[in-house]
Amino acid sequence: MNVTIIDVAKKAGVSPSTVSRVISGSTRISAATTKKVKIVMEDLGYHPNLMAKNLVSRTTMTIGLLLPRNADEAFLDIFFSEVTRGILSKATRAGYDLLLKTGKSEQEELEAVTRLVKGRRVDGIILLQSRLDDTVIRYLQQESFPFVLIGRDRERPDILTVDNDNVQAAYDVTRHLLELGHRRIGYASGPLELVVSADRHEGYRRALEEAGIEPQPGWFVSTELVRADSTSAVRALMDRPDRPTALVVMDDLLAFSLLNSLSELGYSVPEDMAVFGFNDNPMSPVSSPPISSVDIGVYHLGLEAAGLLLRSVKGEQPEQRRVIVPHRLIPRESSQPIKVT
Amino acid sequence: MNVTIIDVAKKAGVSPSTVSRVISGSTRISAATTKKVKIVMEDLGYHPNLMAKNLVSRTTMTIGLLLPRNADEAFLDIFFSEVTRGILSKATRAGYDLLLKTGKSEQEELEAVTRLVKGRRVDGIILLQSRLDDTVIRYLQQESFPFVLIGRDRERPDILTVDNDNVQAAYDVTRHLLELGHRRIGYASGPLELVVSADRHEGYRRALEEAGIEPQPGWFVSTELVRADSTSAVRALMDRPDRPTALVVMDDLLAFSLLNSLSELGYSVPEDMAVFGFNDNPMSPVSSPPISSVDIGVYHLGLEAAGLLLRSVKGEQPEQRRVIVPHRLIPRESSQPIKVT
DNA sequence: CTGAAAGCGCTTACAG
DNA sequence: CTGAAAGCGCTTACAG
Repeated sequence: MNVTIIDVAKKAGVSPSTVSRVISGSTRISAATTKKVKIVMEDLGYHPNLMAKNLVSRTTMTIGLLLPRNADEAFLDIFFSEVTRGILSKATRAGYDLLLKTGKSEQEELEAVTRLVKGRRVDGIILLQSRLDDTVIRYLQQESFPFVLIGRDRERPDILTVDNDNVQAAYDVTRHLLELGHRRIGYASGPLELVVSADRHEGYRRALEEAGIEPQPGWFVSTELVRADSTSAVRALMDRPDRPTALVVMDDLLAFSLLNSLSELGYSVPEDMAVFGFNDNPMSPVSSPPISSVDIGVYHLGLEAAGLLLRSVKGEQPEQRRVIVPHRLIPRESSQPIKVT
Repeated sequence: MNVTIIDVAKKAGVSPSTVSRVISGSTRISAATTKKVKIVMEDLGYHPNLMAKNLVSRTTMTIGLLLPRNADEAFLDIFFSEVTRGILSKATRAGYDLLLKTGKSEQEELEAVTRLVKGRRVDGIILLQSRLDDTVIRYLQQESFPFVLIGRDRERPDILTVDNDNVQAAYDVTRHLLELGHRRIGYASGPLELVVSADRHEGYRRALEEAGIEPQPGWFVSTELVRADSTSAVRALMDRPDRPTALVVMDDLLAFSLLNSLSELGYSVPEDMAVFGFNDNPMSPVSSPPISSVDIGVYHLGLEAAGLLLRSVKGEQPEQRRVIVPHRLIPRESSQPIKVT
């Protein structure tokens, strides 16, 4: 059997309550007693049973991270590793553990979260995406369970979130391409149900319109089409008489697909098509050509999210409910001034 | 207050024991009672408190993964993401959760593991490295706590491990370079205290000696030197009259450093130096030149480790205590036949 | 097939 | 400053 608080109490000649108080560092315990108990704990190699502790104190010193993917797909995208790294870093420093959960559908996610909440397995939860009318978020809100969303929820501006200013970032990228002389600028989108896709599209649209350019529907490429058949999608785009000379691409991984297809069809980047991606994948600087991208500070998104959550868990009122992590444009060879043709 | 097993029992007109049995799917419960209780659970939105359950059943349905890094450095190397992906995939399918722990020194690791074990926070632990006379492993063994090591422990062949045949893999790589006509083949090592470094060096040495070549100490580059000043290390290597024409490099990340320094010093790969790495980093195929590497199946290492651990946790005797994950050489442009000079 | 009772290992008012 | 007692929400022999 493992050594319990009772064993320590007996050997130290005090009550279990006293031992408990020594462990929790409670005041109002004499220095002599504290010392005596600590020696006995050391002697016996005592470590508290955290399950028992959690049960009665209703706190776990653990935060849960919900990965909105199938278990074998989580961490395929470096976004997940980087955000986990940020969360882990902050949580560890604060003495919290990290529990990983996955869910490949809204239903699965809701189930996972319900088990975490009702099972009292964690003190708070970090979410990595929000859908329109997200049932997971609704559930957490209704249970008043501490959580932070990395991203933005359009319908509930009051929840705790950490996000980039994605509208501004896409605006900046589009402006950058405009300044390079491009006029026909296309947009390659991520999944349409995600707010981040809508936000970046919005920034793109705004920059073009400010420049007096009407974004053409034919300049829009969806990730679904690319995933199904990247080459066909690219061919359809390039066969247009008004084909774009530059593309704003929502994710570098998507940009890699597009580059492959462009090259397959005999086009070269940046000569025939300038490309500017997002999320600054580690492969972007070493790809040929190196891909221009936006560093969105994924590690910092995780760090800030964990910080915000921990404050919320401790019942502190955070000074701001929406944290914005700054972005940074990194132009590389894939986005060059337009050729004079 | 949350709804407990007692609330369910009252409303269903049975005892808490019976509700407990229904939850655990115990036999010897009448179909009628089972149905009645299940309806009430649904009605009340009952979910068991896992802390209470864990406390009495002494099982957590959670496995711990110990990342031998500082929290903010874990997941910087894709090896960690990939192995986590494998573990998560297997664990999730088996209904287990994953708890992440970090430790930047042996002392920290031991502390983290002690807390997990004594605190009864997890049912088993996965380790990602072993040192000589590893105190963490010794502790787990002495506590008879279920654990699996990804890697190999020279002193304790009896523990559960999942590993590549690293001696063979390095042997294969060296043979490959020999067949390309190289005779003076160097070796760039990882941290010397790791078994994997020693194993790969052993395979390299063996292949050379079989070919009647004496590996020169001057052909050996250590990761510590490279990390301190990659360019000096490479210059020292290249200034030798008997400088190597090919390098076996223990990790693609190390290979990237070496490539940079070689290029800085005006040498080109593979013309002046063939390079063959390990671990098949996602950047290796897209780097210029694409780097030859060994795919060691990191995802499968994680998958197998979790599988082995889960069997051990359930008290099953695994048919084999050492699982070997196969490796695969992927020659790319960085390793070409030797130039006839 | 089902229930009463004891117990898992802690914490926390309450009382002194 | 310290202790006795109750309780956190479950499970599991034991008995019938």
